[in-house]
Amino acid sequence: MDKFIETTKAISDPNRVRALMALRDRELCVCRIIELLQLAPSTVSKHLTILKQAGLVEGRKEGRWMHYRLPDDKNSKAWETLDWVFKSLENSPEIKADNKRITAIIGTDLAELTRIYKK
Amino acid sequence: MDKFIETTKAISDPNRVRALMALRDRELCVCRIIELLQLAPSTVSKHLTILKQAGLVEGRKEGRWMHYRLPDDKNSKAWETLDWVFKSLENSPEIKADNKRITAIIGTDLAELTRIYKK
DNA sequence: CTTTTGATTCGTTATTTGGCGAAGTATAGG
DNA sequence: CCTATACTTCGCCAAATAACGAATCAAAAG
Repeated sequence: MDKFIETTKAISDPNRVRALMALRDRELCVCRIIELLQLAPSTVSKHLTILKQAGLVEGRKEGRWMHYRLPDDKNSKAWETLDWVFKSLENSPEIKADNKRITAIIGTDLAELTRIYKK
Repeated sequence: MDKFIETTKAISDPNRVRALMALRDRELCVCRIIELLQLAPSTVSKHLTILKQAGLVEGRKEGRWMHYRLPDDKNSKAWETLDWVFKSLENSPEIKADNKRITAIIGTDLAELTRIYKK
């Protein structure tokens, strides 16, 4: 029950859900998620920690960059949650809008992205 | 998205989840849910209002008693949520313990139940 | 080894949430 | 009618949450 509540709390914040949806088709580094959500780095980092603690994302450090992605094991309990979330939001206008922006954000290289978010 | 978040918030409180699980196989009046959760009537009422607002339960007034049950339409979005919740918690010890107590609570008639919870 | 950079941790603040009891509403019973 | 009962609404308080900026940490670049 505790684990279940931890999971439902993790997916009961819109910004965390947007981050999860963004990770659906690709791994992303934190700086790109910051750019998508337009929140302070510390806030985004905390959100990702909560998602990770709930087992909904995994982190991978590569040099200075931290990359997050959905769990590898598609048969895990986490994926039952994720499948439900994805199904529930497949027609969400907000998520569709995010998907468009993500295309641009991925097109931007990391150095350029940094310049933008430091403004 | 807003509706989705409303739903996930509704199921991110253990007492609300316990109430939902209790309603899985039967309709219950508020007084029996109060007895199950051991919370103040006003608190339970508020929880049920939140679940109702999220579309996860329906209310039916019969004389002085208010009965809550899961939605009739099994093809509704709400039931996709409920199916996931039930599946996620099918092995929860807390819910199993609740189920045992519910049997006793249903066996108790309403007058007797009132006497108990007024203590 | 010092600086820069990407991310996290910490401390603070505003808002939300969950709890209760008191007061209010509606229905049944005397 | 008047009272008792079943629940809900309201007002309040304590705890949890989401946000930020400052300080810190770790890795790469100079």
